[in-house]
Amino acid sequence: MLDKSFEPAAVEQRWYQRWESAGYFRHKGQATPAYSIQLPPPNVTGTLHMGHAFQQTLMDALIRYHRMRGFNTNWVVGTDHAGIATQIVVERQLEAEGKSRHDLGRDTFVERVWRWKEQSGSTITRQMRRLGASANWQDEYFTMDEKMSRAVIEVFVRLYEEGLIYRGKRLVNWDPVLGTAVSDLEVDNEETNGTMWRIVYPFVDGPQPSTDKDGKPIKLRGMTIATTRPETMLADGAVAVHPDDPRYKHLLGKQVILPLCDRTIPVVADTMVDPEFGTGSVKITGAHDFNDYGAALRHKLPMVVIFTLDAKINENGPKQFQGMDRYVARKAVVAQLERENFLAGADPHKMMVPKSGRTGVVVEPMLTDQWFVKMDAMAKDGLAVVERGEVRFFPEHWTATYNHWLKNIQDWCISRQLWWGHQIPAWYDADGRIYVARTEEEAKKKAGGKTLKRDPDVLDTWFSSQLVPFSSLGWPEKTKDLATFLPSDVLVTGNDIIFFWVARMIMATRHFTGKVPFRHVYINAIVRDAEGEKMSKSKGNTLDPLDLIDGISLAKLVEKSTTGLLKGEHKDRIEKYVKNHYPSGIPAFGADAVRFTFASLASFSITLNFDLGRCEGYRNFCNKLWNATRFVLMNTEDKDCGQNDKDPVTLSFIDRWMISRLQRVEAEVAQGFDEYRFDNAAGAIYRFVWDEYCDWYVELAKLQLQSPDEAVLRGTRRTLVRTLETALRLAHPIIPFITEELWQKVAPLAGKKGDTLMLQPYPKSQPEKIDAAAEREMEALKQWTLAARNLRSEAKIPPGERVPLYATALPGPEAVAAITALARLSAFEKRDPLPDSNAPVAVIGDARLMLYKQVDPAAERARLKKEIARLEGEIVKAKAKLGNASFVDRAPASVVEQERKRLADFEATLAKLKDQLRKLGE
RNA sequence: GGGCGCUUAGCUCAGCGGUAGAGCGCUGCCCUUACAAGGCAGAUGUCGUAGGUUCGACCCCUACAGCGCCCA
Repeated sequence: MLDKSFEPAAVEQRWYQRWESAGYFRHKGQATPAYSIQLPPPNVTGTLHMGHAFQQTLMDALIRYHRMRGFNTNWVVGTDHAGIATQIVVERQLEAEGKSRHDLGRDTFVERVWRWKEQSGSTITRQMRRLGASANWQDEYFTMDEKMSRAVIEVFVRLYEEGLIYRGKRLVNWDPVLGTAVSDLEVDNEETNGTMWRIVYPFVDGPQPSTDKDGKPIKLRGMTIATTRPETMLADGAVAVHPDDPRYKHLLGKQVILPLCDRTIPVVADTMVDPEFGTGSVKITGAHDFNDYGAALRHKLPMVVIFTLDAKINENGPKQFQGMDRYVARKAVVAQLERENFLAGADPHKMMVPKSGRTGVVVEPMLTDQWFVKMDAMAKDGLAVVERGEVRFFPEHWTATYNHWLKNIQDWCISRQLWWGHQIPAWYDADGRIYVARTEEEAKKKAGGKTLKRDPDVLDTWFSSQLVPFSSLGWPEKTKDLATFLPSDVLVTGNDIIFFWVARMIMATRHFTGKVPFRHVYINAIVRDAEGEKMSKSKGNTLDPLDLIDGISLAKLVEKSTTGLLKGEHKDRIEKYVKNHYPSGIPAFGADAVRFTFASLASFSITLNFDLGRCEGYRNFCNKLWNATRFVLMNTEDKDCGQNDKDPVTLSFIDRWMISRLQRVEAEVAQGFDEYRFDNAAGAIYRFVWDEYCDWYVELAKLQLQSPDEAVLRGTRRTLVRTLETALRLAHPIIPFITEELWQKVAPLAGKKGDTLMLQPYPKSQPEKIDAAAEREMEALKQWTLAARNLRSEAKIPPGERVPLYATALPGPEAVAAITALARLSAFEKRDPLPDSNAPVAVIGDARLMLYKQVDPAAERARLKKEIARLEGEIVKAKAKLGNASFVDRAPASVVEQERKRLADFEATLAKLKDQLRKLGE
């Protein structure tokens, strides 16, 4: 006997362990057809958040669905070393001990990061298991594993040998706090209120004739440039104007004095200058601005560097500024310019400031030696495979985002000045010559035995992540896994890493294997809170998936939400928010309910607002399923469920309707999965189980179970059990725990055996079992029942009271019995004409039915009038349509016919109701 | 500035060129032995605004407004 309600905790723990230890998650070698999914490897030291939980629910549902359909499934999982993020965490730990990584030295520091990884590395994979992820843990990788690292080295060396990786001094985005280059993708531009300063650079030859905007002649003391970063003037190489600007055309080639500095710079012409903007003349600071860098190259200007790597003025700046931080220097420069009368003005100015995605510090363009990957050729191929449909995006519109980035791609700066990551396999001799090799020995051999020093830099984490589709399967070896599981079938990931990861995987996998990494890319929605706000710790609106599964008290939730905050002042506000939103904490919904919620909300929209109310609703759904099973077991265990073929079995139209509906829901669910419309798949299951099986079939089965006919009993029990057993299989990919638990009890009654539901065949729609006649009969039964119940309710008859129903015509005898029970009638008889009474009357088709109970005639008249008014409204609309000649001429015949039928039905019903109203004396 | 997306019931969201839907919430009645995490019945919408296409538009087109994301 099942418990009275569904308690998820015990069920979940028991089953996950059994599944994993029995090896059900493993793939079946090289068997075909294969189905595989690559998990976007989460940060090894991270914890599971709602986005992970959402993605992983969808991946697991797909994997389980295909596994049950007989595919050789392989959900490839691993974790990412997350270079910068992880290094920062450990550096913070050191900071708390009053140390820096430099105190430890590289080797000791890296050892320490490994220790941290060992310690916290299993958190996230443990949490994944709680969700029910049926992943291939056997072959779990870590991106810094021996195997994975080997692929990274191999790829670097090959790309270098192909000339696709080069080293060069380039302007890169520099994070002065971390002391490393970052890629342009790791920079966020933020609108900021700044100042636009105008500075005069006097002509060496004294004031020059020119014209103002209106063309009036004036004398110019010098070139007035506009800048938001005055401190960089110390590194200026030129002043540029548009070549056709009449104000300055004749001044091209003149020298101007660079204020505060002991040098002069030329006025040059460049079409990048917008004559309309500001003063129409700009300073060119090649070493400290991306736009100027190009101009400086074009005009062969010297690249003066005035910043140290931690963004202080270096020895190239005037003495009085040296050693100053860039913002201190800014103030000092402006002050001195003003004192010396070079400042022409300052205006407030909105501008975009580039900030490091990691530290939030303003990124400094810095001229440094870095490694780059040439992207143009690979990008072309990346575009081509999507164009040819070898890789498809779901929803399709993400293709545009992907294409746009690849069409405007820049070479990729892959070196990072960090210690945690894959060290670049390049060595230098004393003369600075580069030797790229797989090992130090190989490099030495190439260098003819010279003493070499290895490049200290590591690779961008995405450089290794992009290889995962093939490196995780054993590349560069020609493994069986590689042959079986590449390409994988679908990548499920967020839109925020289409550039970082998706595009790069496509390019890298194509380049090294000639294959695409995956056929489909499903871009999942971004999970937000129920109000559509981004989840953030500082708002207090984050949800921990584990808290939804296990539940959490208010006190604990408050504590959890307010510890580890970056800013203490948020604490009170967050506490208020939490208490407001979760006055009694969060109840334990269980993993199945959380998964069902995610699936139900997974339409093709761009955001997913996670609504606890819905989560609760789906928890209730699980409980409903549990209790329906409880009912079925109570009525079928130790009884003849008609599984042997010898004894006769009678199926009523109700049983046949149920079997018919089952075929339809199976088809709907399959379509949902095929189209990645998890919401549709989940919705179909929900409606079938609750609205059809529980609300109608089980209620009607109760009646059939009272039959004296053994064949009817067998038929009913068989339908109850078989339908439920199938529904459990159908729902298993989305709610694996509860279905497994219940299936174990139900399956034997349906004549099925198996150690696990996981490996049972997935239900497949059998259209030949669709029974249109039974569906029609059932439709009528529902209509009669609903009409009778509605009359009861309108007449305010309490549920306990049984009342007779009379009708001018009756449905079949089975339906009469059913309706009598479902509408709680004391009798259901034919009376034509109906008794002369004030009792409430409804109309179904040609029949009129009367709930034989005296009611207040006024109330009944009001009820009839309301219904009559509704019908008259419909009739007006239908008549207008049919009276329109072009509708009748041009609309499809079936539509016109349908409209005629509606009209006729309305009119017939209306006539009967009016008739009844007259009997009640208007 | 360029691109993409969204706007449907109080809330969270489906939807389709031909009768506007679900879950939660709400109202009324009911502890009817599977389930009160439940049952039965019910109310609720100028489908963002304005035009256009069409016999017919929530749906297609155009413009506008508001919101969100991405890129520069």
